[in-house]
Amino acid sequence: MPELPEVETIRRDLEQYILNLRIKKVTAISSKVLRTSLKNLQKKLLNTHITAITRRGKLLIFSLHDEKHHLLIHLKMTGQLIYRTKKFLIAGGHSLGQRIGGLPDAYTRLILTFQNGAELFLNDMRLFAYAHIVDHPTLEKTLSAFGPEPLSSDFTKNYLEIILKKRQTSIKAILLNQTLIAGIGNIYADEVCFAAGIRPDRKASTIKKDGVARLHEAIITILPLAITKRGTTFNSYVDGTGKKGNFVSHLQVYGHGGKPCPRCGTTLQKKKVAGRGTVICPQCQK
DNA sequence: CCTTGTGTTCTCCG
DNA sequence: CCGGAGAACACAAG
Repeated sequence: MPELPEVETIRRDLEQYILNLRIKKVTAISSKVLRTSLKNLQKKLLNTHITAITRRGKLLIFSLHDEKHHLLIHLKMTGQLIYRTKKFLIAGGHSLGQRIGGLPDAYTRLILTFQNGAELFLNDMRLFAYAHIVDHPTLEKTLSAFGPEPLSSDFTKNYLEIILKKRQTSIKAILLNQTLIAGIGNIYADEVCFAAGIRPDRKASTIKKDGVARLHEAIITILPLAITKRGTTFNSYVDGTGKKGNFVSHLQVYGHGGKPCPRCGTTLQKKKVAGRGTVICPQCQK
């Protein structure tokens, strides 16, 4: 599940490699991931280049040289974006040009080929990921639906307090709500709640000022740490070059249901909160 | 059956 | 009965 730290890792990786590379070929293997026609995708991408890569929540925004259009890519649950140099793709030529690194593979849905022979693969096992081409007004409309970036100055303790105060739903539902805070998914929602000592199923409006402060601190500490560790590879996430992230060994509760709490040793409970599998330490989280 | 991000649809309550 | 919040469902494949 690529969440903010994973998508940011991919963004930073790709920014190093694909900016200003002329796109020579656009290959759609599965049109299901296209939110526009292949024809339109080719028309907008061929013989131009990407001038900037930005991120909003879990959404990647590739801005095109025409200064009018943007390629949007969302990886949803199992999507991958992997860059391969030509050298990597043809390396080892000893086996009749067979590609190493296994790309494209059975889950490759879209390929961008650059003038230098490098390729960008959009892979997705479950076909939830998408690629779209939008103009400025559409982009603005899309972005306006997102809540503040948790690592920007817009995301203050005061803002968090305000959005929690009047809500009757669980704190976890709020952390997962992209219109309230952008970029947190199931992994980091559980990690943040554990770090803050707050039960994810607790009603948001009951969280007092000190709890809000701990939640805020947990969010702005854990997300950057996960970015420095290049994200969490639990199932299918890989970075922009196909490598796994290293944050999984730092996870305190996610995926640890039934195991002892790393802080107090109490058995971590698993239950469904906000429709998602959720791990809670009944001792440390109140 | 379970897993999950998000868009859509349904339900409930004031 | 209306509006909006929040919950439930749909999607997909292993």
